[in-house]
Amino acid sequence: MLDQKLIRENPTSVEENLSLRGKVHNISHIHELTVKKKEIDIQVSSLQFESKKLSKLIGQEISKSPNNNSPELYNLKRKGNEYRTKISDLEEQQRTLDKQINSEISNLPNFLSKDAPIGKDENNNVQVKTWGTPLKKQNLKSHWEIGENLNLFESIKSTKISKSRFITLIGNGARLERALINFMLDMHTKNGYLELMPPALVNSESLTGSGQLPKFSNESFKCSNDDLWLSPTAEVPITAFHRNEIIDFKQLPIKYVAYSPCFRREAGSYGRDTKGLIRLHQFNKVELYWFCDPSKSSEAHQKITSDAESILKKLNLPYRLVDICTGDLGFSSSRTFDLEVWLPSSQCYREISSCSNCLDFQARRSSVRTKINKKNTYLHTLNGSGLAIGRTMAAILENGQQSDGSVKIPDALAPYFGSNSLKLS
RNA sequence: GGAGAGGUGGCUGAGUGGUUGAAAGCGGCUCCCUGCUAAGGAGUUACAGGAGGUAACUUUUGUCGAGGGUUCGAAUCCCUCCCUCUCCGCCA
Repeated sequence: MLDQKLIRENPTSVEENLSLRGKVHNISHIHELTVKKKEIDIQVSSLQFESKKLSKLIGQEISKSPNNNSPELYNLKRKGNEYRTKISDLEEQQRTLDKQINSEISNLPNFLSKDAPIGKDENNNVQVKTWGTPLKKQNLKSHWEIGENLNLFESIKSTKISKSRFITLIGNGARLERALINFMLDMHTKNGYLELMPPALVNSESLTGSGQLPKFSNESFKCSNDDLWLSPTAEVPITAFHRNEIIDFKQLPIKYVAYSPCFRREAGSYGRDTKGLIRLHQFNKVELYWFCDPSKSSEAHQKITSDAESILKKLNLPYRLVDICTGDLGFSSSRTFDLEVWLPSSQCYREISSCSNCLDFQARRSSVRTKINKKNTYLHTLNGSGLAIGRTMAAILENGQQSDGSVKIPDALAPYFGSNSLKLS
């Protein structure tokens, strides 16, 4: 959520910033509404002041002479009645304006960082660095072929259970998934993150707080009988965990790591990544999340990204770091670094983590603040995958494949998996 | 799902129409006394928003679960919703 005051006082700068996302955002209408609301706020305030004075006066008169029926008293009451009519009329206008302003502002995306590369779409994203040597050989198998050969997961049967884009992990596949979750959680908790295991169902307010609603209701699954949705990412419940709180400044930064299943409708992605573990309606993810001092979010962004990177390094998976351009940035983010892992079968890098600095966008929507110099100030929030489990498994299968059909398990993961090699069992 | 009880400041807990943002206690803060410890005394202490000021601060509005309503005036009366707790049922 953008700052209403800023829209009221400096609408052009807001428009300029948002237009870098590649779409024209005309905010003149919201601007008008905020100005109008401000005027009414001031009127209401002063009318309430007068009316309150009058009520006190009437109270005093009545307590002096309890059976007072004088015309003076009657007139005072009539005057009070006039105040009330005026005030409730203005309050009605306030409510209407509030609703309009809120619904329009909550559809506006976050400000862009001035450091984000300017560009139209994903083709303008900037590769910052690469790590490791991408595996480039002939006759490499895809992870779904490996999965089928080693009997690690099953897609076809899963459509019976649910529908397409769901998967059932089997035997060593399930074991590997579990090992990855534990490995990542252990790494991050040792590194100063507090582990959370939040609810998988979240209410509308939570989704609004982190920016998925109202605009992207199509992208999450909704429970029809309740005001509950299947959480698309742990970012949602973690943001909501501190909704309407004022956090002690000394506690900052608060760093959480959470494993959660994630549910996404993937509307509009028909035909893309239909095989394997890349794009599913349900997947597991270990998420990193910071609540931090607003003056330090830029450093925090570097840190959360390198914390996510550390997992890829430990697993010895080649990857690159990409600075997402303005036209490709997510709704809530002001700047995002994607980590993309090398997938040998398709000879390309695929997103495995997205690390975003949301500034005070989510904190304002969720009202998460801290006191700085006695003033309540919205915190900054950052989130990053550390990492997406299914895609990590895909990367391990493809990068670790051996000529005999087995898969080498990265050394760091072997103790969790219970073996350094994955064979048909 | 059935029955009942309840939501008041950091906490406990009074308060059924009037100058009440709210008694009392606990806790917190400041000072005094006591050579340690324990105890005692005085004072102070809700939150959020707006306006003005570099600032200390001043001023104003709102807030007793949320939202409406009645009234000159609502924590208190009416309506709607949400949540919590207890018992029973069901369940991991």
